Amino acid sequence: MATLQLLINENLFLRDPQETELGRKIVQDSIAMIDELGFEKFTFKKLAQRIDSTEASIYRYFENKHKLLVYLIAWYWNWIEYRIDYCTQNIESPERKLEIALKVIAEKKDKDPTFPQIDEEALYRIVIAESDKTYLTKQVDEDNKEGLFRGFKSLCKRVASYILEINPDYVYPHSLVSTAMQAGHQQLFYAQHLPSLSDLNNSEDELYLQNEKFLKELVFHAIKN
Amino acid sequence: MATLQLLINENLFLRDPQETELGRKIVQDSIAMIDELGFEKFTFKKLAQRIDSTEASIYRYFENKHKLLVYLIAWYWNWIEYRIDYCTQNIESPERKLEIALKVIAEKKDKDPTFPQIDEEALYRIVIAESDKTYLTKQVDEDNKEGLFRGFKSLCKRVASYILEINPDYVYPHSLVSTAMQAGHQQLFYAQHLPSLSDLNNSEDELYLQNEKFLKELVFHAIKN
DNA sequence: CAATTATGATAGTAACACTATCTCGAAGTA
DNA sequence: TACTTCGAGATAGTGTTACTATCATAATTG
Repeated sequence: MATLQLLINENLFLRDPQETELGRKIVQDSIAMIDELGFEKFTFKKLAQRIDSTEASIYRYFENKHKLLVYLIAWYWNWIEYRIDYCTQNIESPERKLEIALKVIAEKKDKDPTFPQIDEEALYRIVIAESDKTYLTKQVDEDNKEGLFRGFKSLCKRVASYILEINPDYVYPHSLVSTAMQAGHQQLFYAQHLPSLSDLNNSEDELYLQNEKFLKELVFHAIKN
Repeated sequence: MATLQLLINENLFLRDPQETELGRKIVQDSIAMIDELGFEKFTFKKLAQRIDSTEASIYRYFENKHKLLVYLIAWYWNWIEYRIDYCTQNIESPERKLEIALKVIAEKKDKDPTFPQIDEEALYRIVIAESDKTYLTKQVDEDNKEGLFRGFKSLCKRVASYILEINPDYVYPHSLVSTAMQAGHQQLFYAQHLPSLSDLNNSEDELYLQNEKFLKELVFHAIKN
């Protein structure tokens, strides 16, 4: 199994955290800490204490904690796009490709040995609970100009292109895909915390399959003409 | 035109802001300020300066700024449910009721003279940009136990009941409704800030109609058997 | 060996999110 | 009329957050 590195937009960091020991520790332990504390209560000071370093050192890698969050979420979307790439290799049928994409998006996330330094399970929980905060800010337009959301946008574009292959007349391919991708996370959050907003029952094994089925039905019914 | 007051869950405030001059000013001006600054940069200190009062006085109404945000969002959902109530009066057909509900959710929001003290246009922008932050926190379970999200949940339940009237076999009525309601906001945000994630074109008049059409198609296709 | 660079150590600042206490004036009550 | 209560303003203080700046030192590179 080859060990790979995802290429992340350079505007997201000051010094590339994948290139040094300290950088990798920052990423690893910030995933664990944001997962535990939630993004609001997570601070660079606490992270520095945990990894036996200093605030100043962390600031040499990331401008602030917002950028660090955006970095983690960008990593996640790049990873998902890589997985969809990988799983749709040699497949022609756009229906099949769309199905696979939705499966990859919705399935239970386990550790991917291709990226040994990242805890994908914890990262997935962060994506579910925190990813909307990356763009729901007043600086969204500047952040977008810097290309910070490229990963999500590129994935959306790709899946939308499958839809247009299936039904070139469907008018809302991008809206449908962005809706489905967000719904996938939302429903998992609701199932756990606000169960009356969801019909997924919170039984660990069934949960992800149900979610996948919900998304597939939603998308395929929507584009049927 | 009667002037009404929506009844908001008492756990959301320490002193009822609808009952005093200062309380109403807090609500009114916080809507304007959160709209202008965004929730992160909004503080009680700035609000106090704006309304010529003090931080301490504001803290007598709201425990903290998070509760104030939840209060505003709760007000919004109560208002929407009231509007759906109002607009579905004497209508029997569940298809029609569902259509009306989706219309009310997606339509352009103008000042409602029934509630002269609230700027619904600004509040709608806040809902679009900030409402997810009310529950994407580590205290979501406690907040939920206190009933802080009752408005959204009750609305979701009601619209889901229309769906079950139309098609009792549809398995995901609550998931579908919560997805559609959030998608309605998301698409407007995307259309403005991340247009490649949406197919709604950002032309003021068309925007809301397109959004409504997207949601209607999504929902009605999903529940068709 | 010199120069660069990464990190650590330390200090400092403005803003934020509160909490506490005291005063004053208005309204309601005996 | 006197007495009490209560809403609001004024002021002060605390611990934390989100940085910024500077200096020392160890490791790496040329």
